[in-house]
Amino acid sequence: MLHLYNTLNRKKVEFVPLDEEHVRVYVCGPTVYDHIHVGNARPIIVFDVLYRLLQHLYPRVTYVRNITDIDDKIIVRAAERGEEIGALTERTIRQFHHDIEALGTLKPDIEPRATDHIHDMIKMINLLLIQGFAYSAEQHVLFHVPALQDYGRLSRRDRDDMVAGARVEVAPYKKDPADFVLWKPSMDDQVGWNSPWGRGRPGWHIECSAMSTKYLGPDFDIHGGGEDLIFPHHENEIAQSQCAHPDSSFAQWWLHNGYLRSEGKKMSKSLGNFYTVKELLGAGEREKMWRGESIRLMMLSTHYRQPLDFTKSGVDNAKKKLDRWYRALGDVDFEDGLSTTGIVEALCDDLNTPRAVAIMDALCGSVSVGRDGVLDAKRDLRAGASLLGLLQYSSESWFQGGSVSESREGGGDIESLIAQRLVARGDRDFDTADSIRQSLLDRGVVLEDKPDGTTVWRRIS
RNA sequence: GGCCGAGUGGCAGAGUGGCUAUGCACCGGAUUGCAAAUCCGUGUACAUCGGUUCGAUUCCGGUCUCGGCCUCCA
Repeated sequence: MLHLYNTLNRKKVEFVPLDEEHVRVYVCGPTVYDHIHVGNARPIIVFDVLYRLLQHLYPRVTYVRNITDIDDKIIVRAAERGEEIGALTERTIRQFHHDIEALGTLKPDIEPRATDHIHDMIKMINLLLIQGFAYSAEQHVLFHVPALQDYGRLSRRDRDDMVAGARVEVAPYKKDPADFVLWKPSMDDQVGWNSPWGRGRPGWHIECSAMSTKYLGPDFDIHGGGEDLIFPHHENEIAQSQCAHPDSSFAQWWLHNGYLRSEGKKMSKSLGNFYTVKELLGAGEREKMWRGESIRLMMLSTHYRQPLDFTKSGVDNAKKKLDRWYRALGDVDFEDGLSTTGIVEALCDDLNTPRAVAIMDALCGSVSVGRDGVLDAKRDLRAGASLLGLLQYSSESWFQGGSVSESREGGGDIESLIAQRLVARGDRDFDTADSIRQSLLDRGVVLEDKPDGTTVWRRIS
């Protein structure tokens, strides 16, 4: 039985989908003006695990994750670079897909882009105008917050307090200081679309309301995103959507992942202490493979609602753990089975991935010890890993997969050096044997002599 | 100022009203020509002050510290 923490009532309660046959999920995706950093990667990874779990539990799941490809940050960045907006967003989206693939994420079922849904947004804004929840002023269309009694339910904010604490000067055309923009005008040299209110572009929040409603209906199960989106983004989404469709209640469950810190400090551009996923992944396929899964495991080692301090040493730690798991798994080839361990149970407890990881460790231990049922333990290990989106490679490629530098120097002679060393050891010529070991080590290759007389190798970098 | 979250052993990080995970690191041992890997063993920690209780790290309250949000900024 799946239990999830719902931000709406700040409680962990049993998840009951609107339709047992079809679970529907929407997650806020990236604004594509720059490479994603680890802070962006967390919700991607966390909700990917949720997606995998839901697929395991329910016959059909539709997962929608949008791409925001029109936004003032994008406009500014494109102008700075003297680049077309479309070129910037396409390039960024390609890199985004490359990054998250390395992080082992499944593709969402639908990945709608804001610019493809301007018409849907205009329709929704019209619905709000007709019903009196919005008004137009000075070429803007604004949502009128006082028109909705229980505004602030998600973020638990009192409207009067918000107005009192506002730091930003209120635009003169707003009827109420809390009102927010649905549509705003574009200058002649700015990107814009024709609308009943003149040429302009959508406000920030409307795209998610329009696209989630379009693909999942006015009522759906889960809406996820980073904790920072609770206010104002998600609060305003709720307001818009519920008012546009008064008979529906929009998302039933609101899930939010916690913040990231970086190397013990607040992530900030001025400190320059945030890592992009791209730089962490490194250059070659091998680095990408190692780093991708290591970053993923590092993130899943902390519960998704807890704050997470992202450190490189934490990634190294995760790498070591993956080495251990891959070693236990070996190269045995078998069908994925259903996990009979507590991993599903742990994940059903509000995605308790740290507990799932601990169970993986225990399984790994029982494989290493070589108790009865080793094959079962391996199967469970594999099954658990696939729920977590880990151990997606073969052990051989994990340990021996070629690196860019290796292929450059054409190092296909590792096996023959090992054979030479085996001969030397047979002659008890340990000086020669050790010098071969050392020369391989200098190339980043570690040899392990097995009890049965064979020698295996793996790369350490 | 308002609202929200966090504070666990050297580190990371779960969890629980009493039996106190897990991993890494450290130390000791086994194994090994060396090494690597693996195995065995060793660690009663839960910010602080009160309260409730037979008993609290776990519940309640105060305090301290840290972090976040407070309208176009993920």
